[in-house]
Amino acid sequence: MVSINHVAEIAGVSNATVSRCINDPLKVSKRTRAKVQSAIADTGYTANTLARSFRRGKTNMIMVVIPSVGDPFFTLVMEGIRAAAKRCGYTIMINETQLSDLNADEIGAMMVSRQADGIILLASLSPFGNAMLSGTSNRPIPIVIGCETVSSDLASLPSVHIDNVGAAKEATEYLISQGHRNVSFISGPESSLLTKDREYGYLKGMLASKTTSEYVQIEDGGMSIHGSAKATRKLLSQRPRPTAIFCANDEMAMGAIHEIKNQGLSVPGDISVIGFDDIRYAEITDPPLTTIYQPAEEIGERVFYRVLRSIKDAGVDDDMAEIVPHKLIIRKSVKKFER
Amino acid sequence: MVSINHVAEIAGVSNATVSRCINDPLKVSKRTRAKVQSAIADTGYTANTLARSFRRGKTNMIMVVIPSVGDPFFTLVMEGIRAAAKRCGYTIMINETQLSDLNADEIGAMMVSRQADGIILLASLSPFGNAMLSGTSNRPIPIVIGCETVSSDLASLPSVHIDNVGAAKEATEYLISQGHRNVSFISGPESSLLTKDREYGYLKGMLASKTTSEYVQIEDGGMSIHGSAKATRKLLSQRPRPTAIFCANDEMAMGAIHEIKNQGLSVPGDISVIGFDDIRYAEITDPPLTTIYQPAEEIGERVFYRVLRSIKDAGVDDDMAEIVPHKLIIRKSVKKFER
DNA sequence: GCATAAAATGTAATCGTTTACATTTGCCTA
DNA sequence: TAGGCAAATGTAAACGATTACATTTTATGC
Repeated sequence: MVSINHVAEIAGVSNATVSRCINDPLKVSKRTRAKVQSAIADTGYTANTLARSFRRGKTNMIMVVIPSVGDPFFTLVMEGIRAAAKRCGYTIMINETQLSDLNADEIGAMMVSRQADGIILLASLSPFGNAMLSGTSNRPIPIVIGCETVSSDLASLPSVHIDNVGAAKEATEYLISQGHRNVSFISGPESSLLTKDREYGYLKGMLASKTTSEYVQIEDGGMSIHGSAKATRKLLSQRPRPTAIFCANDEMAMGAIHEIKNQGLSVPGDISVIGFDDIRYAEITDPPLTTIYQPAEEIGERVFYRVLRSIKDAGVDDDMAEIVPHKLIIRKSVKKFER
Repeated sequence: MVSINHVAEIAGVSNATVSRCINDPLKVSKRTRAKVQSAIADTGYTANTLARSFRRGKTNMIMVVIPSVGDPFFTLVMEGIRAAAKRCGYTIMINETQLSDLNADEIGAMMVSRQADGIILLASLSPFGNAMLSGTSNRPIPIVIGCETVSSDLASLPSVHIDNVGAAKEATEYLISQGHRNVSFISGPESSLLTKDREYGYLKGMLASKTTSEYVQIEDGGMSIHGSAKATRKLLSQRPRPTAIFCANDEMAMGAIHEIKNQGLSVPGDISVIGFDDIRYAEITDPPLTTIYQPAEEIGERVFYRVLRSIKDAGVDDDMAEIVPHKLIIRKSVKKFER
């Protein structure tokens, strides 16, 4: 492999000059610059990124921890991160993490080993992992949380997300405003704080009045289509049957709609469904899905710049949550309930 | 940051011994090993991956180039790659690439800069990019192509994929066997060779008999839901109208179904639809989608091991295509056509 | 043409590991 | 106990870039 010394030799200059030529061209005279450039062209030299990163102590990489690469919502957030990262000359590394402690360890290792200059967590962490990240002292590189909230009893990390509780409450209230009283909720796994927040919002909405508070029903849909279908089956077998189902994300709403139809019922004729996230499939489900929109790309962008700021200016003690607005998108999967 | 020398000093040994303790513990006596290990524990030392990779000349990272992080099919392939990579102690880096030449350059830079030990391309490359990769001489790290084929006029790279032409022909023949004559095809962008192969398979199927060959109709759906909806609108306005639409991937099939229903027609009552890939949404579309199944995770796994083999044994001149089996999955989106 | 400052270039140390080679230690046997 | 061999450890040189500092060259003004 051709190194900088090689180039230097051919150009008849020192390696320092070649280095300057690459990183700060104005510091070298026009004449030598030309020589060096032609030597680079001749040899086909490219800087060894490894050596450079090692020496500089930074990689210009950001690691993004994501619960599932296939999730259409997180994918959109990623898109925002990617775009911003590209503008700033950063590369992103994706680390898919199924929320286990083992992986929290991995993240810790990554942090310490400095393979990335910063970390974006789109995943929730188990309490253990969370604890690990909480101390500032052993947190050598900046971490920002996107979409998720962090449990408040632990030292908080900077984050960017919508008001999940408020949004879920809003969705629930919308169903109630449409005359629904029997509203069920399909949640995600225990480990996902994000889902818990939405569940809490649902509860807040339901418990506000006596009429609705008696029908609080929650099933775990495991954040997957199949899990949600199963949860829906269970809900539909209850008496009194729900007239509306609120799902903690759109993909589960898709599973719910599928199952409801499977049972020979109609959406929204018999059962109304509302989702969360507004993924790209939401507008082509049948019926099109009423859901909560999150500015996914904007979240991604903001979260990236947040990390970047911490990288550039390590001193900034910035652990505030940044709340971005959400919006209820009304499509066709919810119908006024009249008895 | 605590370095290996630090640890060495505390343990009262040389840094070489510490290094051996980490990388080849059997080479060091039990007694010193204990000393070193406690020193590591005390200091909280973790090896600087950057320095290590630099010195070793390898990163234990594989870069995966993917056309779109959000694509449910490629996501599954990724899953296979990830699982295999994890087993072998490799980390994967995802690089989303929109098939532009600019990005081909980036890939080249990555190759040369050795940030990754190998590259998996799940994307097609423009002819330019392809040319760049074709010479063995300037290909310092192994590259394997997954899912895609490579244009045959250029030096071929090793690859793992299904028989796209054959599978598409099979899908077309299935439609014809169900009595359809007016079968249209919604393809992807010009740049995607994969799509072109499927288009070719469609043509092969259609041109086989005079009855069908007169109704060859292709629209570009841009591999997106919206693009496909638009293409479908155009196809439906043609006379004679197609009785079946074959889409180059499932997501476009979802868009097609949505548009067909939008026009007040039914699937498969009025128009049959067939997809490609068998993504996880295929079984919950309404009606469930008949499609071609690809063993996505297996492709991912195989493609990874292929790269790994090339990394371990650079000499192996292995540029064969590895063909994995596909399967037509019959669900409910195709109906016998009777006139 | 000379003094001086500014610009350009070179020299060499450095980042943290790994590893070939040299040295020491420990052990066994004659 | 000396000799010899293997095992354990140490020494120091890499890897390829960057950069503080030293040195040389060039430009400027008189």
